[in-house]
Amino acid sequence: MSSAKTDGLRRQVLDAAVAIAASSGPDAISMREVARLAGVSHQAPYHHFGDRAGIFAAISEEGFRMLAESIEASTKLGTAAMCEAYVHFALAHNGHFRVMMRNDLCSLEDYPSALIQADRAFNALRNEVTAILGEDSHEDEANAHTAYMWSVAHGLATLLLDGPLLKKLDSVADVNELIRNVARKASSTIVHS
Amino acid sequence: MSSAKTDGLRRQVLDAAVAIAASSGPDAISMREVARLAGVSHQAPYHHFGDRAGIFAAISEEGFRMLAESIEASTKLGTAAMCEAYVHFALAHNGHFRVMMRNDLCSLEDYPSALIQADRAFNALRNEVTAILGEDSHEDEANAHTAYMWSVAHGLATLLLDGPLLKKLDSVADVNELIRNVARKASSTIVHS
DNA sequence: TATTCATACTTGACAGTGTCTAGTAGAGAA
DNA sequence: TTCTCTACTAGACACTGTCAAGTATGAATA
Repeated sequence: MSSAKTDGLRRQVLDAAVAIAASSGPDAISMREVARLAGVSHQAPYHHFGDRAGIFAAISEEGFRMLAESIEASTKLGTAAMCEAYVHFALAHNGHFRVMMRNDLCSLEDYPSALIQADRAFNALRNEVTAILGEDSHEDEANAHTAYMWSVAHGLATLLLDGPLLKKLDSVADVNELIRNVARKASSTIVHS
Repeated sequence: MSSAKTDGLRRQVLDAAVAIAASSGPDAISMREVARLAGVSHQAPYHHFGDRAGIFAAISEEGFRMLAESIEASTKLGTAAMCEAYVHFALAHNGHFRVMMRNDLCSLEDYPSALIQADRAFNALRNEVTAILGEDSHEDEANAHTAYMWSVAHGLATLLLDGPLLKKLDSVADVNELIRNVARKASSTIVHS
């Protein structure tokens, strides 16, 4: 039924780790606990991941791949849709997202395959921003707009996930409405020169 | 010379913990390490903080107090200045900031004195937004704008601190210029109705 | 002055952790 | 049969947070 059995221990450990990250945060992920959940010895996961950071790297790569696919798929719908896609990904895959954004757990530079996926997501957004600004726009301008869009999406996502924002704004009935609203505001700051 | 000696062990432990958080992240903070740095037994910090979460709570309260003061001081200068103040606080006090924004380390609800300071910062921003929108604006609208401003500031701050953003945008010569640019964009989305 | 008592610690122990080292069962190739 | 590689297991080590219990010191009280 689940992919855990067919893909072997590696998949089992990854699924267990993501589930723990989603419910209790990445710090609650323990080599011995995931081994226990998979019904193997406490050293078995080391064979597949090297060390604890290796698990975080594997989760990051998988997460950034999904995020990149999600953002790329929304490219044709404009920057607002991309912003929305970012936030919705964070909420839907918070187990992955929480790990991806903690580079004290594993720095992407040490795991090139994960870095490639992160670049895919970033480039999709920047390409779209550049296209809207026009070909003759300065690179600095494109970077500034990209940084802005990324900041809005990332800020809203992290604040919704475990920030004080959601509790404060309890009068905002519909979270999806808030996300759409914010994404629209953000994309309206980019205009063709 | 330093305030550590005069304020006693509590202050010494707090300073050591913040320094560790700034250099190696909050997870590197260990009860036994801070005790070692203060030259006391491994149980001494427990007398002042109860447990590990107590240290995080104390750092959070101190951090939110500083953040609130910084935002309140910039109130008169408008929303762009408040956004800038938020980001500059995060960069200048990243030891505090990293702890404050991790509510898996200690949830603010369990530490009312820290929550009060967080509320101060949030309310300062919302009051300013409300003032600009005008008295007859809907509460939902004010909340949406506040969420937007907060998202931009928080997103940029976290991305600059340990996100992949800074490395991507290496062609952005001046980080302060980027911050000013983003803050101005964000505040321009709020207009009196 | 003697006793009580809270503060601010110290010492010792326990279970849990990541990870190093060494060993083993099994499958496939020579 | 022997060799080698994969995928583990078993044991140990230093480290962690935290519980329990003991101790020194100063102030308040009788």
